[in-house]
Amino acid sequence: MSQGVTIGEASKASGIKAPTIRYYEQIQLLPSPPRTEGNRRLYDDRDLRRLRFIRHARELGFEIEPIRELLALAGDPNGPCETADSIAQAHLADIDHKIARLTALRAEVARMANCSNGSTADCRVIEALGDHRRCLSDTH
Amino acid sequence: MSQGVTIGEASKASGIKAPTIRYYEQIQLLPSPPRTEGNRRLYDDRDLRRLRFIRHARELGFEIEPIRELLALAGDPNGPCETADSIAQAHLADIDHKIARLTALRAEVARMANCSNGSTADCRVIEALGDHRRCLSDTH
DNA sequence: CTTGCTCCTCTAGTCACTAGAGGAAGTAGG
DNA sequence: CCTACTTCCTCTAGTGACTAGAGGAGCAAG
Repeated sequence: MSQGVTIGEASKASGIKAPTIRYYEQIQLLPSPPRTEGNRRLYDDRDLRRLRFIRHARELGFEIEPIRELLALAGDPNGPCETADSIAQAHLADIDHKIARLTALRAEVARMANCSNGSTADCRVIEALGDHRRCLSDTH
Repeated sequence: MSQGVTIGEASKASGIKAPTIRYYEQIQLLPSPPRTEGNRRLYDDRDLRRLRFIRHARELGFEIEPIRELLALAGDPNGPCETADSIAQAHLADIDHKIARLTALRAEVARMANCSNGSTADCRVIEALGDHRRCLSDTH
């Protein structure tokens, strides 16, 4: 069907902005596509699938390097599945760690906020930030 | 007591690395301290308190600009407290938003991970990333 | 005096883009 | 065919909050 679409159409189809697509090409996350006579990039279905894969992985919070590995794995249908799985597991552990940390922070910030004193002289926010000993938990 | 400590000691006392302290001076988050004859920075107690305030706020996830405002407020004991409180409230809302997003991501990544098929040809990780329609939730 | 540590300045690199300049190519209407 | 408008091209530089490294000077102990 399609011999290729422009970067604008690829952008719409993938939800990735054109400058970002060029950036992905620059860092070789995406192969350099062929060009038209007028030097415009032409993307085919395979490229579009790759872009959607990247976007989805980015939305899930994967960083570029893990995505690069996942793309390599996805391109090799006979390769082992454990590697992809361990990348996902590592990411999951990372997310859990972030959630735990944010939850602890939330408790502390919530505790110190909601201060309705008149002046900063006895404002709990200022006070709490100035004195680490008042922390519920040590974040280190 | 102390007429001033070196950057190394200030670093130990505050838990902020020396290059970061210099960086804070550069972006004017911290005033430029006086120097010794040999051109070394000398920090006094007030500076150390400021550094601890900054570190604590950074640990709680506050960005530099909010911290700058909080520092200005903390330096004015007769000023209103509502501003400090609203900065903290805004931060709290931000944390809540991040937690919610991460929790949604966690569910999706957890669902697609734990794949024990033999090859990537039918690996759930690869498959799930390639096909956005399999998402539980749309992250947009 | 020499060794080794801390400190100084300055530049550049990190990540994943984003913004902007300055120009060429393609498209639609008259 | 000419003009206007949009999309595209390349290239550079900026973001946040540092971090790393080069190359050199000061300082304390043995």
